[in-house]
Amino acid sequence: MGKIEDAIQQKEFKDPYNKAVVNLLFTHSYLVTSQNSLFKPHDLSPEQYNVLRILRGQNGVPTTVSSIQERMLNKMSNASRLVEKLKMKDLVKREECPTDRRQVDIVITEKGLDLLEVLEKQVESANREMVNLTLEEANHLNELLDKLRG
Amino acid sequence: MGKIEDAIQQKEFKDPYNKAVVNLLFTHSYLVTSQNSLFKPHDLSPEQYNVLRILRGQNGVPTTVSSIQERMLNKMSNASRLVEKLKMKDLVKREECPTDRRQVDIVITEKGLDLLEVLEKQVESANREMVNLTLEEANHLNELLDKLRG
DNA sequence: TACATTTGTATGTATATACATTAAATTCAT
DNA sequence: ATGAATTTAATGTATATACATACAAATGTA
Repeated sequence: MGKIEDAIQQKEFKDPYNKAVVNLLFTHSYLVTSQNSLFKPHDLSPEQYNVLRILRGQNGVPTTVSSIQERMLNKMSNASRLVEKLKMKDLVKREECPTDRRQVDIVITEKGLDLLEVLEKQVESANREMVNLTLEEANHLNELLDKLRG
Repeated sequence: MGKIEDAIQQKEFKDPYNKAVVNLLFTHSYLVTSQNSLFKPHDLSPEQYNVLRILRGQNGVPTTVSSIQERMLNKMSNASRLVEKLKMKDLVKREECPTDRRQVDIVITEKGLDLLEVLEKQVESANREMVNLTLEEANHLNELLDKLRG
């Protein structure tokens, strides 16, 4: 595969900026497709996995839906519905917040933590395999992406 | 904003590879959210825009659904349904292929070309604004992304 | 030619994104 | 203290992704 021009059969781009946007969209698809096959056997979507990781990061401290939303990779996703899906699988608990009855306290369950532990190892090693870069290059990529977003 | 650690409130990552994957997913969301607001007034999705661009690249030569699919940024998207949506808006024509009746010849219409012309200018300048990098950095980012995918 | 296999497209279903709207609880202002 | 404004979460709807399956047309083979 290699170059984006070959991958999507587009000869040229307006400028490196426009090429970078297309390249990012394409690379995203490459990564997500890979990740999906990993999550599939566990009946979890990448987005649900991400919510579980956010909750575990709380170390038992309950979190609200809006707080999850803020920390999600996709700011437009619907944390409320994702939490509902996770609850149906007993991976999270959802309780009314005692101090503010609008809010909902969400905590990851033991079952959720167990699943995360198994999955995380697989995800981490799959990510390393997917990213065909040296450590230095990966670091540089992170710098460029951080700068890109301003 | 800046660093991915601050953006999603995650203190550390397993390694630069895993950080890069998360960074890419997050940056993708940043770009797509921006693009969506551009396409919205024209009642077009980024994916539909992409299909129109692929068709225009054919310079009038009819294209099949599977050929579009191969060249899309997201290989898992459903070109058949996207074409149907575009056809309902008279942006593409769809005709039975004379040499192989399984295939469908798809061509962009005048209306589609006109819309593309207007939109493309906006997209190109929006992309340049979104990507807060120097030309050199953008080139380097493209190299890293190409290499990342192996 | 007859039949199995492959190919191209469409469709079915579940999940997620995008964005608007609703409804309840809380906060703010008068 | 009362009503307006804001906040939090849930819901509604359209579009897209992900993947399985169906079906017709074409191809390969006995």
